[in-house]
Amino acid sequence: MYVSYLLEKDTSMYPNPVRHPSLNLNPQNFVTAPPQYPDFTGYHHVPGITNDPHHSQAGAWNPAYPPPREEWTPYGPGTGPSASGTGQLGFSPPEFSSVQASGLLPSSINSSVGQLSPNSQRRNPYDWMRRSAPPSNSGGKTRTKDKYRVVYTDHQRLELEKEFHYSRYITIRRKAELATTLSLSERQVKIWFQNRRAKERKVNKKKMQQPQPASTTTPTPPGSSLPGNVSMVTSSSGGLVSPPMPMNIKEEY
DNA sequence: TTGTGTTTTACGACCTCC
DNA sequence: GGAGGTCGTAAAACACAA
Repeated sequence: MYVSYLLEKDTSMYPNPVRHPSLNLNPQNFVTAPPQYPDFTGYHHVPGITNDPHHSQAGAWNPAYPPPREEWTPYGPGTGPSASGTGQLGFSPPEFSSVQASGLLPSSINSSVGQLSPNSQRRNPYDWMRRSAPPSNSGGKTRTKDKYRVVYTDHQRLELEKEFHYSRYITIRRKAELATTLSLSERQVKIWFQNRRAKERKVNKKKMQQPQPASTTTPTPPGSSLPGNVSMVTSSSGGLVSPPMPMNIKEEY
């Protein structure tokens, strides 16, 4: 989950310990019953990826990974992307409550809806978390079908965001795994990542156009050159620039 | 309630790489 | 030629103001 981006816009993502009753009641929202990541302290993945070298360090932030992006800072110092722990909110009210109780969520998230930050007055960026799930899962309906597009479920977006947070470019293997886990087609996963990168470019472009406070730059971590992190460009410098060419990540590692 | 602006899926065109 | 990248765009979904 691109938690930071979401969180930086609002702090009331999960205003209530119990989510909207209409949410996630659809069986599709419980696709393969994702683990609740009990040991979550950093980025987590959906199951079935442990054979992926760079996915093997559950719980701890692998130093080989790029350091937490600046957008992660809302989650508190030193925890890195642990904020994405919010990403592994339970998908049922009890689980969600337990997550909150465990302190994985920043207090701001636990705050009530009424405590919106000034810049979030217009829209709660986590509204999507409360959106009603589509009647049936994305069966890949397109504009040529009866419905123009589907709205992904909380779970689907959560996992996609988490994966995106890990790497801007998804591998073939991960794409297949995610597609299976989230009951999406690989095409949908691919397009989601494309759109997500476009969104990030757009956001960063916007950031660059705005006057920036001094000394917010963060050097690109060495980890960004890892094989698994090809083109892992951070936006920490406010200049997430898309690679001149799409990285060649067709191969799996 | 309606109009408007933003975000989210999805696609096509075009490009590069293997 | 196929796969996957960016870019631009369409249109649904959504939030908010008037």
